[in-house]
Amino acid sequence: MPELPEVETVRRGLAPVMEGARIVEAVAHRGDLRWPFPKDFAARLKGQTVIGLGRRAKYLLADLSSGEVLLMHLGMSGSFRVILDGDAKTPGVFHHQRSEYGKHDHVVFRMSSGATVAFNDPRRFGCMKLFPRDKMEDEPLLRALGPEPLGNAFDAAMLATACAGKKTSVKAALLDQRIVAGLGNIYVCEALNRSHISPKRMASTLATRSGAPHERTELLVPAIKTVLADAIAAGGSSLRDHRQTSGELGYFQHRFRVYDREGKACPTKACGGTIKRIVQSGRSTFFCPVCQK
DNA sequence: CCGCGGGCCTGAGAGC
DNA sequence: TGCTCTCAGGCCCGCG
Repeated sequence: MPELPEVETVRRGLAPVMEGARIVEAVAHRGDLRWPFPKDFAARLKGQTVIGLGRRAKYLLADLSSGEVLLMHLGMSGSFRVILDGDAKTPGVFHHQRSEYGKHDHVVFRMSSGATVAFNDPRRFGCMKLFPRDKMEDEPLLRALGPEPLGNAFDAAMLATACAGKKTSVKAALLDQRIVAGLGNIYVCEALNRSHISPKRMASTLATRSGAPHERTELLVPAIKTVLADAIAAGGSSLRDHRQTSGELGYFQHRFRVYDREGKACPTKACGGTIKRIVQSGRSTFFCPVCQK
């Protein structure tokens, strides 16, 4: 499911019931997600207070009182849901919350706040990992990540520098988490349409010969920031798996301009183009060949 | 060093 | 109804 806006939506849903609360019990219903859990995984979580719940790129990071960090990634199909005391038995409304342990509820936390937090991930491309907070800089999953796209460090000059000399496509460059961390297939397609840049364009053309950002890069960066911020405000995009932790759907999918809209009219004013689907490095790209150059 | 394709999994939907 | 095929929001690894 999840790109940065979906992960941030999840973080905002979990923070009120996890931050400042103690993990009364942690249960792993199977021995692995993307990798096997260490044998003492649940024991290292039990009794810890969650000092804070942050996000880096598409990773959730829970700061624990033990001095460890619990890293969580949603993979393609992961979701969290929060079951408040009493909700589990409420019929109707949140039908997917009716049973406390559904299929693919692989990890469950019981919090001292009274909430139960369940991680569900049918495809198991997600992961959880514990590492010491003072070794954060050495954590291989985080070490090579580029800047946060919503942060000040991500600007046109930085992106131009990172892409200068890159022979790959703009699409592939923006998906590369080492260049900018948090974008995925949907929001790259959407940001490129909004800034009228072809996904097939060489990444190197985001910089001018002198290395300064090209004019199009000055449009691309704010397009990325805006689409991400708007998607967060909408609770993310729900295609198949993503839900807010309350069980509500996100609704940014209704504002897609190109993603999964092959054959439909490009929404750019006075464009008149038709959205096309191509495959780039094995993944669908949606774009308008008329207004994206 | 870099870019690409395959693989990891399950489930939904289309087509027959 | 049910089978088979394709595709899916991510990321790691090995290959050339």
